Amino acid sequence: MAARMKDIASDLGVSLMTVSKALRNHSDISEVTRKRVLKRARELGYQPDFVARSLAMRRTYMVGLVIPDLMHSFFAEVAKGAASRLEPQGYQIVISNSEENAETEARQIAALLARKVDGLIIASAQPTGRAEPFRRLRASKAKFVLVDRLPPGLNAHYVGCDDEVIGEMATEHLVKLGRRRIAHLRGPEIRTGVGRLQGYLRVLERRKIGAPAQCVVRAAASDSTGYEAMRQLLRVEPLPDAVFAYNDPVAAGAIRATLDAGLGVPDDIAIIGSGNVHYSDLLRVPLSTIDQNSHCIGETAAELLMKCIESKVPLKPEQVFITPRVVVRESTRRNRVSDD
Amino acid sequence: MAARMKDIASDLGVSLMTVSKALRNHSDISEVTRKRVLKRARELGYQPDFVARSLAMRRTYMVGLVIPDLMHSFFAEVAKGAASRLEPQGYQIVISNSEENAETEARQIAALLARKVDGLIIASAQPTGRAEPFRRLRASKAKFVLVDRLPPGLNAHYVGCDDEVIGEMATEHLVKLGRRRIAHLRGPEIRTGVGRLQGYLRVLERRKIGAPAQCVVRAAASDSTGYEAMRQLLRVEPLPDAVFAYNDPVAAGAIRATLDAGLGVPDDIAIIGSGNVHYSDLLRVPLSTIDQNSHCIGETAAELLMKCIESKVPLKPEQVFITPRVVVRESTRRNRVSDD
DNA sequence: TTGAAAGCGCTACCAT
DNA sequence: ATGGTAGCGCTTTCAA
Repeated sequence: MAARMKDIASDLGVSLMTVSKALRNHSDISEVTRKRVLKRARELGYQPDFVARSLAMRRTYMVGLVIPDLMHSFFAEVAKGAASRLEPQGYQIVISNSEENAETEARQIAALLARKVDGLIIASAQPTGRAEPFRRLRASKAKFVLVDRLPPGLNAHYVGCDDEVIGEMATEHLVKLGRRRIAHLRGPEIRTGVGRLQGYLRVLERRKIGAPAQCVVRAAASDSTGYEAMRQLLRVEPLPDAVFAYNDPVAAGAIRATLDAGLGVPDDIAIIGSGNVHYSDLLRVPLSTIDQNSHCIGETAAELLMKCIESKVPLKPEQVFITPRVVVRESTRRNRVSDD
Repeated sequence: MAARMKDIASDLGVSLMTVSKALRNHSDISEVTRKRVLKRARELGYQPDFVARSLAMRRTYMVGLVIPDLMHSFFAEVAKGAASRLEPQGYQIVISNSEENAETEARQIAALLARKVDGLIIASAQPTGRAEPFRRLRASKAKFVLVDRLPPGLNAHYVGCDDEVIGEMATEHLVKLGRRRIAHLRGPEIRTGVGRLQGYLRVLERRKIGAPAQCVVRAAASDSTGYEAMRQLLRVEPLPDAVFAYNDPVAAGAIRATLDAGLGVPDDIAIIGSGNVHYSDLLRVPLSTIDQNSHCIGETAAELLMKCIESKVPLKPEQVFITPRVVVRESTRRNRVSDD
């Protein structure tokens, strides 16, 4: 069927080894022989068999990527970023979707290891950020890099965004616009939600800006909860003049609620989200947001993982924080009619 | 390091073969022996080595998925649909991103075949839909299923949506709303663009509704071109009362242009898109659309591919057309003030 | 510069 | 019911 080294060897009357070395440009093969081998290989359409090579070399050049949801553009972009570094180096990416389920995640990781991937990049779906599965993983000598979510107390390779910095950046941006009654539509009780809230509070404190308790309203992570939360916020007196929303869907819901109430964005209320999901500039009012630099997270994780794979000794766990950046669009444009 | 069958065998004083058969529940192993083997395997944390197994069985249980863009939610959903069928059967998915580039695509396919994937699911990025690469692929006995795009004149396994049906469905929906001046923001000169246009024209003809030439305006595939195209359409007399847009981004742009002109959606102009990208209900006016059932496309392609892989003889190429469905949201709601 | 031998961890086939 | 032999296609090691 498909051509093998053995075929090339017998065609040319040389040994298998000569072919193997010639194909890999091993130095101790005469130029003449190498040329002959390469020529015959091309004629036969020879393609090396990675499975056999993997077995012999104990190296598959495959990297597993475990993410909670491919549909979420954040993870899709992490995947793209990782691929952009891995593929040029000859690695293939094997993607597993854990569906935000910790057990599925564990199964997927086991399956990938059984396939002998050289390493793993994992955006863990462990709900409360359980560290124990990853301690065991490290004990098993598997190479892996966590992205986005780092279970507290775990010393492992990690690349992600600092959520407090996200909260600070967004809030700071609103302050710089001249807004002083800044509200927050906060997210769920997980690391990202809490972190962003902390960042928000810290800036208000630093800037000596009051934050009445009713100015922090809980939303989940969807646009419908954003809509409801914003309606609640619109009943607060005095009305906030700016809102930092937990993420972009929440912000989108908030924009709709504001417009429905007959108010202007950003004239009456400026709104900023987080995540820079790719529809952000398709909304009726294009949405300012904090970009988590997910492509860069993927790239960095890939680099880090390759270092781990190539290294003979286990590397000391390294945590890399990628700096997010503000993306200014219409929803926080500085264009109030009367700017006090 | 990791436990092998050999280890279990020597621990138990049985042969390697006994272990191999016991682990695979081969019938001719005594219950007692099997229990002992299984027990020891568990103790040692034995995990079968897929690489070795693949080499011996000539079967990797990996399926390659080649798509033009992971970030596009259509393809991400196809991937999810395929995974939902493949993973329960023990297959792993290896994803390759061709970046809408035909050469990259060819390289990726070659790389996946070198890794001896059992089959491929391909959303081809061949620009003009060149069939030749796939004829060669078929000649090489590789099993593959094309999705979304089928090069004309190619007889291969295929799963996708009929674009003419999409055009018909969208237009028919607008007709049923009572609209009679129906415009079309058409897409590029590729299969999808042309097919949807054909479907649109066919319904107008069947329904004996006139379609002045200026009522078909060319947009590319983005929201900015949709915005521009719609502005052009708004200068047509008499004004259209409904628009079928090539895809959702174009429709989103069209909505913005319409609102900016001081007109109401759907009161003055009803607008429908296609693709059901997941932000469609986050727009200022939630967008009606044609859902291409991408999850189902992925599932069906996976099923078809597994049939090909399992079959000893090459199966006769089969083309499956998935029925799209109308998703009605605000942008085509039947709520005109005066309905004639 | 070339090649023979051994082995990677597993399975298929055929004896016993 | 159990096990020996012979691979799968490649690489590593060492000898010629």
